[in-house]
Amino acid sequence: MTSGLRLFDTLSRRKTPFVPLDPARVRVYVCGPTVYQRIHVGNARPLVVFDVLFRLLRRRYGAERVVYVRNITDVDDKIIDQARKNGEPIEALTERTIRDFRADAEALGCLPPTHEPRATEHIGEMIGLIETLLAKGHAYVAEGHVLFHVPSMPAYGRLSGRDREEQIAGARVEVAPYKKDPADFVLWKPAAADEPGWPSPWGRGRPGWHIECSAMAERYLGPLPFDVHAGGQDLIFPHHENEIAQSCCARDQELMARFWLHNGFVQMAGEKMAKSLGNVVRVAEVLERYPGEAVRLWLLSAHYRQPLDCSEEALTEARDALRRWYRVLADNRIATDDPGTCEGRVEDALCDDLATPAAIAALHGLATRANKAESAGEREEAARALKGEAALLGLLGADPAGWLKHAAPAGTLSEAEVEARLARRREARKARDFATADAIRAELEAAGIVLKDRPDGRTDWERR
RNA sequence: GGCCCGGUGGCAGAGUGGCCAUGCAGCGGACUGCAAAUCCGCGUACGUCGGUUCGAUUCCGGCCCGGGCCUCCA
Repeated sequence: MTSGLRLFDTLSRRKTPFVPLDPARVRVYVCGPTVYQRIHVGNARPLVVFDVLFRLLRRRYGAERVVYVRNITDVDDKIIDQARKNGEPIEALTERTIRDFRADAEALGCLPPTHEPRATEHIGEMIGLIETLLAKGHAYVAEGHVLFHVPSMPAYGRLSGRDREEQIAGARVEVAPYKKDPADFVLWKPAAADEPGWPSPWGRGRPGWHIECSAMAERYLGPLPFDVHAGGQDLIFPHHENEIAQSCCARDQELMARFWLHNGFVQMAGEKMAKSLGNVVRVAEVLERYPGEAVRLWLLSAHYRQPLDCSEEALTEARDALRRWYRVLADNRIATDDPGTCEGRVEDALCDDLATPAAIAALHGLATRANKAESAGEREEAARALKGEAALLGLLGADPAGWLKHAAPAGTLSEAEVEARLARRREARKARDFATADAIRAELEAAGIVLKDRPDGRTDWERR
């Protein structure tokens, strides 16, 4: 019933059927955060999108057969700078940021990855990889640095689709004098006395950013190549290009990963969200105003390779769509722990390069089917399918009634206060005193409570 | 300057060589004491100019516009 999975590979620039190298061990690596500040909604996109990929692969190959690695970069210049600025120890900054990151990821409904390695715990593997590159003539030592020599790899530039001349012509950063070639990049750099550092054959120092991922990916997913390597589009160059250079040259492999997946940017009013533009919005800020599940749905509302605009309208629409779906579950008394049923609609959609908009359309179709069904049996069947299908997207896992009557914001009516007013209104309606009944309804509406009179005389309510 | 993506109805956002996305908003109707929710119906959408074709929003080319990357960046 379900079709084969096809994914767009950045390297070949084509949608290609996905066949795992080893179906018993499907291997995925996603570049995780550099932990110097809380993540913004742009950072959240790969988190959620590739969580859906993780769920899809688990569904297709078995939960225990998918290895999903998402690293944590906890040594980096930006971390050193931020800790200095805050006047706090580096470890305090990184530990706190990691805690915040995990809280954000959980709020967005992301499953924990199989492995979440920290760069500082894999310095040994990085040094080993650098030694191999030196021994094979792909790297050299200069003034305490170890540099990867880009001309030693003829295939360099394939992923990003640029040749050497372009790179040189486009270079906008001053070239360090010790570089043999302007494109050469750092594998290891010396550390000042007040900076974090580790002993190495080249003196006390710390790793370059790119070598971290090469080392951790191989440590958990080796031998090369593994199945999928993913991240944001801005990582294509130089980060992923350099990872490929390091890993492939060290292991004499043509490929580091069979599939390279890259998500598009989150935009603010049509522009990239970036600190330099001053338009970043942290996930934590959005979570103060919208349920995490609504943020997740919004992040999946456009195809992952397209740009996605962040706006109140878009987030509100996502929240309202969830309301519609949760109403269907609540109306049909679908229990929170009911796994629901699976018709394969969402899976079919996702198999076409993670077509989440089509998957969401399928969920709307199931909601409509439930709402318009003639018999209670048909209604419940569609509602249970909605629940089961949504699970593959990591949605609709909450208690429906609780979601619709979510925690009362400060200063508004408690659930008991709402029920008390509903009891008075019921008496008024029974006495056909509609003026009183409507006054109570207006009072509740002003407090954000919307009523729904049912044919059987009872009244449902939701909090807006 | 080089390279890469896009331009779809009021908005968001899929997709397809000829027929349907989907959601929100809007309009009309059903239901309701009135609402809300829900359902039914409605709206001559594919940047522009050429080409290929029986037929193009969909393929090809030019142009215009927008966004991104070119060693901080999800």
